[in-house]
Amino acid sequence: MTGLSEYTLRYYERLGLIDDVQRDASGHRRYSNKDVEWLIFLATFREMGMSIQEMLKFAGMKRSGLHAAPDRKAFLEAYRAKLSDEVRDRANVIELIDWKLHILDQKIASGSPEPLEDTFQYLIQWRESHRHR
Amino acid sequence: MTGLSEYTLRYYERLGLIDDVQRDASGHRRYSNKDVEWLIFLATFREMGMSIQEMLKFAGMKRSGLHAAPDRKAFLEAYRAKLSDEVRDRANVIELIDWKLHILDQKIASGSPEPLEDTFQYLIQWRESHRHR
DNA sequence: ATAGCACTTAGTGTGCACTCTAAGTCAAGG
DNA sequence: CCTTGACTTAGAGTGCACACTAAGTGCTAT
Repeated sequence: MTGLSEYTLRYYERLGLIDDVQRDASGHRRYSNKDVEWLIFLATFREMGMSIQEMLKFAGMKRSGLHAAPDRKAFLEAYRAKLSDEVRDRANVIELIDWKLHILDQKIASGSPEPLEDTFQYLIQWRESHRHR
Repeated sequence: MTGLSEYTLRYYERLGLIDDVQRDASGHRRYSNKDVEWLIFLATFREMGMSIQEMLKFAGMKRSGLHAAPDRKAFLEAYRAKLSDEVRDRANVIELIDWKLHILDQKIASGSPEPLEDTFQYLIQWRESHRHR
């Protein structure tokens, strides 16, 4: 349901990313809907490149209950902003790839491996104009 | 200029990601504009999560010259598609975060840590509707 | 009763991408 | 001449996030 392997589930539990997993009569883990919900969050964040350190912070806030809700909001908002940045970065790189594809087409058309434009200048300016962090 | 550390520059050279770096009289590397251009590509791809294995493939095609141009185009187009997918995934997760922020606001307003909605069902459906790969 | 299988634990191994160290070379400045 | 400092090399170390192993337990079916 979460996409996480059995190893990863136990690993996350060891690290403290998930608490109080119930056990059945023979000691096997029985994940509740709440557990699955939380694990889907973890898996989703992880797929988006969040480090385990970061997830531990969030897990800590969750553990602190409602009084940490403003912290949780701030955390989610910061992460939302990070994802927005990543969307923008990817859009910029797509732009770069389209330019590179255009250059490649030119090379194929001319049959010459030499670039017909000042690609260095273009690239430096692309970097400059999309500079951040 | 590339944002890569000295260690990483030499590491990439060892791996064969960059060839024929010129040396000055005392044996120190002197990177050409072409080198910098290529390294900016590598750094950009790396920042976008491309593995070194993948980059090596692309480096191999570059080495093969113009006759591999169609391969290079295909590679770039596939990578462009991957970035588009990532943009879409991030947009979906932003949607999820906004929902989570909404839930948090509800909890803060009600003063109760218990969710007022069936969050499990929402989450499962979110997963289902944005399923891929 | 025994085989088979899914689980349990603690601990170890793996792959990736750096990141650094040790030992050495070279050129410039005082 | 000697120090300083930026480079050179091959190789070792680091941190992350799992992925797996070994040894054992418990349930089920034959």
